[in-house]
Amino acid sequence: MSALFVQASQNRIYQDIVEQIQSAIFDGSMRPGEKLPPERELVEVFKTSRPTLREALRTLEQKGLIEIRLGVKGGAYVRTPNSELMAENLGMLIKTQSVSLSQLAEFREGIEGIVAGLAAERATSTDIANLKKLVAEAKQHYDRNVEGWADLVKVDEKLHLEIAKIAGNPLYSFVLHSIHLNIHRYFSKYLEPGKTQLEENYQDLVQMVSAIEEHNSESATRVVRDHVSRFNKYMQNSVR
Amino acid sequence: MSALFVQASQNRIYQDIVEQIQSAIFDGSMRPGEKLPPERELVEVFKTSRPTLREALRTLEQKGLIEIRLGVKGGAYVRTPNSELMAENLGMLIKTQSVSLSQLAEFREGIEGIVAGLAAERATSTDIANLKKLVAEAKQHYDRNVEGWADLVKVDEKLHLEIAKIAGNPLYSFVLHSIHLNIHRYFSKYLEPGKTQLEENYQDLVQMVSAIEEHNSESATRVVRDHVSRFNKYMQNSVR
DNA sequence: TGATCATTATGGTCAAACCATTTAAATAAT
DNA sequence: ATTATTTAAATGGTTTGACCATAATGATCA
Repeated sequence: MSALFVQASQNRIYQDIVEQIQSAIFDGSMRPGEKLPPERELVEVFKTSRPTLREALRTLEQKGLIEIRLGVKGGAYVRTPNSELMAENLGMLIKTQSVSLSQLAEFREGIEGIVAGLAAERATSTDIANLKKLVAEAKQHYDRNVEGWADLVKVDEKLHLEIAKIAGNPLYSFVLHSIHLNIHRYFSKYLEPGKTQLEENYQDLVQMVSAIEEHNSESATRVVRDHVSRFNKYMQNSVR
Repeated sequence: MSALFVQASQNRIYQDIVEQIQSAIFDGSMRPGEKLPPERELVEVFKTSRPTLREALRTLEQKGLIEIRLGVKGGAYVRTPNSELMAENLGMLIKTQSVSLSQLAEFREGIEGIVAGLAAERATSTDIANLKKLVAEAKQHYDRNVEGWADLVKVDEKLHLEIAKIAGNPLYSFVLHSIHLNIHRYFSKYLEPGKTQLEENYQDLVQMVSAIEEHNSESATRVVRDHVSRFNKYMQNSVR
């Protein structure tokens, strides 16, 4: 472990430390779940002071590369990358008004369309069985009428993420998850729907899965885009 | 200014500080270009110590919200959001092998397709004039044969980003820029092309712009996807 | 046996000093 | 006067060493 790092050099020390630890993570010397040595030891390895070392750790934490836990057995643990950072990033673009909500919605429409197209090309019979299970779940909530709305929306989201998984490109999953997190931050899932929305939504799901089952890529894209588009319009009409 | 913030409270002080400054930026109290007070003053405002305050500043810096400059006239300046963070984020997904390069390429193909479709719907005559200017530029490099390859690639990229701008959704511009930054980190722009590549590439650009000029969304999507796909294949064959 | 308490490893915070960089002002040289 | 050089001042960068807070573990007690 100690041999992995060398004494910090040059101008901004904390940056040098960030880069060294980062490299160790990128090249696989440090793997997710592993713990870095305690601060007081790292200070000796890098020949620096605790405040400076801590600036480096804070930076790595914010980059999503490590997670710092308290108490005995605490310390800096290497993390598995996830969509959290991307979601935060997206959130900041919205909060700084660099991107509007309707632009986020439009983006989602495009992404979901592509994803559905890929899923239609790549779905295995197992994948389709899983999707049908979700549709069956959705039907149960749909049959409960308006009371089932919130649950229906949840299954709807699960379905979208499952489709992204079938598409087989984790980048789409990351991006889609980030989008959903941000959209839900602004639109409540518990809006009162009309009977029409319920019906439309459920039918959309059925059609989506059919198109994927038929491996009809273009149809899947179209159906999903329309579905997302309708959902977006409904949400934007109920903007708080 | 001082009245904007209140004394830091609760558990992790640095986080409280991050949130307060972040909120000030999000709600517009602090705008891009503005300077935060010097560290020694902030320490008094937040009733904390310099090391703790600096952990907060480092976090904000990594979030891309502030930029810290040295010397007199130095300090923490509020930044304008850009695609840098997203690009870094993407880069980390690649470096941690959460996403492969070919998956990034596939993602690009999808995004560029959508973007071209939107651009075809929304391009004004001014937009089209700008695109044609770029195509003319490309032609000059194309006419220089193999010597013009590197420049042709540069114009190609400019064209793609211009199309994203025409699409009118900054999210696509951010994402596309991030993708390009990362792809170029791995594939040199200065690979030796064959006469065929030059020809195909130039013809692609011409067709892209034609489809957009005709406001033919579907055709624009198809042409651009094929173009990007061909480019990806060429790059991947020359992977270092 | 189970609850309570003390111990200990580890991160979190603080205080005060000094170093490094950059700009701007003052001064000297032409 | 103009230009080059030096000096001063403002600000971030770093260090040292101490003490506080949290949480897991084992010891103690009811």
